[in-house]
This record gives sequence, C-alpha cells and structure tokens, in this order.
Amino acid sequence: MRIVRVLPDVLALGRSFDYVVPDSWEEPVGVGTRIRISLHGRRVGGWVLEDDVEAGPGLELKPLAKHSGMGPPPHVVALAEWAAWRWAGPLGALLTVASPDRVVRAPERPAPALRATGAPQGPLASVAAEALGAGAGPALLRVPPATDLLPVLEAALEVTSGPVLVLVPNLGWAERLRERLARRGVRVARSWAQAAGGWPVVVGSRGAAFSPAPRLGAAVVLDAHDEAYREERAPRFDAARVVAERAARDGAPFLATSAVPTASQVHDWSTFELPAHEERSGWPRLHVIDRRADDPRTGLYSEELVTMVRACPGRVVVVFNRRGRARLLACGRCGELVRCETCGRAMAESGGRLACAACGAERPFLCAACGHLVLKALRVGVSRVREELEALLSTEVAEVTGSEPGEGDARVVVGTEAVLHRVRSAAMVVFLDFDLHLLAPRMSATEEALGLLARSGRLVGGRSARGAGIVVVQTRIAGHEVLEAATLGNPGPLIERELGLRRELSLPPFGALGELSGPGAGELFGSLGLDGSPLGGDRWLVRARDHQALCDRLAAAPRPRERVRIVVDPPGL
DNA sequence: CGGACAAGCTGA
DNA sequence: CAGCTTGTCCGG
Repeated sequence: MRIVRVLPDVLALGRSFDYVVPDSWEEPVGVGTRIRISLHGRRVGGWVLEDDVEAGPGLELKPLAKHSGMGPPPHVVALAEWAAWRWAGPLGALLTVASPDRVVRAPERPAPALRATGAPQGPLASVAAEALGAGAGPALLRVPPATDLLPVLEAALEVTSGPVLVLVPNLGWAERLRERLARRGVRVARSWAQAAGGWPVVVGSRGAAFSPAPRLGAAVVLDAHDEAYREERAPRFDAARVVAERAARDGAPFLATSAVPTASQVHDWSTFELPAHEERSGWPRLHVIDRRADDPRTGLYSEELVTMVRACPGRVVVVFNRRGRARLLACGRCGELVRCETCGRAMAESGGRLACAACGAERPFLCAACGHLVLKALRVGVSRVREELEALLSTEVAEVTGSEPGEGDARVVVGTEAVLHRVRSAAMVVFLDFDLHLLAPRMSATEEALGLLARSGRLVGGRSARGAGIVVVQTRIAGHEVLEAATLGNPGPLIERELGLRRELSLPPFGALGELSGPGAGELFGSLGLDGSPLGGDRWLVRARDHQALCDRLAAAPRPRERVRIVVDPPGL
C-alpha cells in the first residue's frame, strides 16, 4: 500500500495529512502532483508533499479522491519550502504560485533544435559573460537605465544549453522579450507545460521564479531592484532572491542586472560594472531647476520649467507625487463625496472607519448617500495639476492614472510616479517637486528616488543617444547626492554610503528584520524571544542577527490564536 | 477553511 | 423547548 503525505490547499489549515494512492490509478503520482482529497467531509484540492510515507499506527487512511494533473516538480516544491521558511508564510500559497492555472496532464518536450548562434558582441556582453563565469557565485551587473539588455541574455545562452530562466518585472516586458528572442531563433517556453518539458528559455515575471523548468543552466533577473519582484500577498517573497537560491541549488550561474541595485543586493552579490564612460552614457541628461531662490508661493511651476515645456518638441511626462496632500474619497457607485456630517469637510479612512480630521467625527466606512461599501480615492492633486498646466501651457494636458491602460495622444501627460510605468517613451520627464521623493521618511527613500530617475531614463534615453530627451527636476536641495549620482551616471558612492549607514544601525543587510502586525502580533513577539520594538498600534518590529536566526525563530514559535501578519524584510526599512 | 456539535439565548 | 446564534474543535 502506497501512502503519500498531502498538503491541502486550505491555507489556514497549514498541516498535512496521509492518504493512500489507489491501486487503480494510472496517472503518475509523486512529490508536487495536484490531487483532490476528501477531508473532514468535504472535497478539497492539495499537493503531494512526500512519497512512500510510513503508515501511522492505528489510523484508517482514506484514498486520494482524484488526480488533478501535474504540479510543481520535486525540486520546485523544495524551493517553495525554503521560501516558506525564508518569508515565514504558508507553503500552500507558494505552491499555488508554482502550479499551472489549468490542469496539465503531461509536460511538452521541445524538439531537439539548433540554438541561435553567434557569440554576442560589445562591452555589455563581455562583462555579462565575465559575471556569469564559472565559480563567480551570484553576480550583480550594474547597467545604466537606457540599455538594451539582450546582450546579457545572449551571454547567458552562451554559457549553457539551458534551461535559462529569465525574470523581468512585468508581463508586458516578458511578452516583448519572448517575441524578440523567438525572432532570433531562441526557443522560448510559451506555457507551463513547455517550461516543465525543459524548453531552453523561460521568460516570466515574479511567479516564474517557481517555474517548473528542470535543473537550470543559468538564471538572469533583469531590473532586480524593481519592487514588482516582491509578492504583495503573504508570504511576501522576493522573486529575485528566490531565483538566486534556485540557481545556487542547481549549481547554475546567477546574474542580476540593475541600474540602481539595493544596498542589500550589492552586499550579498558580487558586483560587476561597465567601464565608467559606458555606464555614464546610459543615464539620461538631467536638468536641475534650483528653486531655493523662488518665493514658496510661486507654486509648483517655475518660469524656467514652463519655458522648457513650451519649447519641447515631443511628448512631456509630468510626474507629481501627491503624497501628503489632502485626499478625497467618493462613492464608487453614486459618486457622492465623502464628507463629514457635522462640519462638511472631507473624511479619510482611519482604522477601517471614516474619520474627520477637523472635528473628530467618526462613522462606518460606507457612502452616506447610498450605503455602498466601495469608496475610491479621488486623485485631486493630479487633477488640479492637470488643469493648472493646461492653463499655463495653453495646450491639452492628459491625466494618466494607474488603472487606465492607454496613454492617449496628448503631448503633455501628468500623473503620479505610476505614469512612468504607463508611458513607454518621452522627450521630457518632469518631476514637479522632487523633494517629496528625496525627503520621504523611509530608509530606502534615496534608493527609490534614484530609481525614479533611472526609470525616467528608460523613457527619454541615454544622454549620448541620438534624439534622446531630458529629465527635468525641480528641487530646493539641488546638491543632493541622488541628483549627483544621476548626473555622474554612477550610483556606486551613494550605495556605499547607504551601506555604511546601515552597518552602523545594524539594519539589513547587517541583520534581519521582520514586521508583525494584527491582533496576535504582541503574543507572537513575546514568544519569539528576539530583540525588537513596538511600532504602535498592533505592529511590532523584530530584529535578529541574520535570517537564519530570524526565520528559525519564526518557524518554531507557536502561532497565536489571533491573526498575525508576518513580513520578513519589510520594505522601506 | 468550514462542518459538526454543544452551549447559550430568546420567545411563547 | 424549538429555533437560532455563537463558540470550540478538528480533519488522515
């Protein structure tokens, strides 16, 4: 009698059960296989976690109820188990990421094919080849923002016959890259079944870290600093680090690229750089408008800026960060503004309810006019900027929001920093008030601010490129090191300084942090026996010497009855 | 998580 | 005491 250990896909359950594999089954069953079981009187899905388990004493085992096709192969299940430990979250959530959307009965094997040939040329390809070189360990290649990264992938394809796992921050980029590679004769997996079958290249976004590809030949993560690699649901894994771990397990070279790597990445991976002039030329031309002398009441638009925008022949993208501005809520159904019944002013969400900042009145989080429960934030800041710019420039100005797909055809578009993700190219990118970014009260503010300039560089192109545009920054801190780094096209000194600061404060990567929140946070914090401090409300910060210590404690501590949310490596700290 | 079952509350 | 809510337990 063959017994397997099964993890039900009921996340809150968080434990496994043993079942018998029916003799009549013909489909293959092994670690990772998707199955259905009857558990406590109901049918639920699950994964086989262990094969050939010893029968427990005196337990009447039930048979597996149904075969639901392939799941992640055993080495990916093991990787998911590691990630569940590393980010202190439920394994089932990671196995869901690692499983196909639809039932897959068999892998799709690639026909033996000729690979694209021709050794890649140029300085980028040669530094990438060096970084991928045998025995180098996890490598980080600093490349300026306006760089075509295809030579990096060609270099990776040179060192192995595959599979090469390539991660990019979003699906749009993934699809464009697949098409480009396919046009060059590279066989890129187009489905889960093909990845499982061992196609030579797999390109995907965050979830592809858990692709079913067999033992890797190489792994590449492009724009490794991008926050899109961080899963937003628990466990909040970092796909770039998952891929680094996976490559290490497979003995495959790992290469991350970034214009603005994080301090932790620079610390943990060996950094490779382009020749200084190459790096510099891939950063955009930067124009700083020093507003220190301006009357604070002149508002957001300096004379110099208005002149530059008027004179610009191409598309202008205006970035305005409305953080810290009053935000209005409106009903998602009837459009009624959410206002205080006592004093008539705008109310904001506070602890799941609506609160008036002016008079302190409180009421439930719903529309007073129609009772609808969905209230949406009005982008008041950006809307007003749009109107004001339109009046100033006497030209049409469009507002680009995070949710609407198109960028329209207006010459000038305005939006929050999300606009930099929606528009592909521009002649000019303007930051109306860059100080908001430079002074954000987060440890990672400087990294993020430089990241915005790098992203702008993708839109306008490198300073030495023909027809390249310009990035314009209005600020009262004109000598800020972030602006200097972008001007020189060298983030190195900034990152070194950041690392020094973090070393002094024992912040990551010199120590590990976790954030606990929710009603059970205090209880869990108490039972961990680790250093830390309350963050106010239900939130606690835990500190440990390293991830081994932090994650081992988190895995061993009993979970309190009440809910706790655990974020290992909380962003912004 | 969600079904089972027990204990607690209410109303006629 | 039926009928309903709320709480606790537990799954192979």
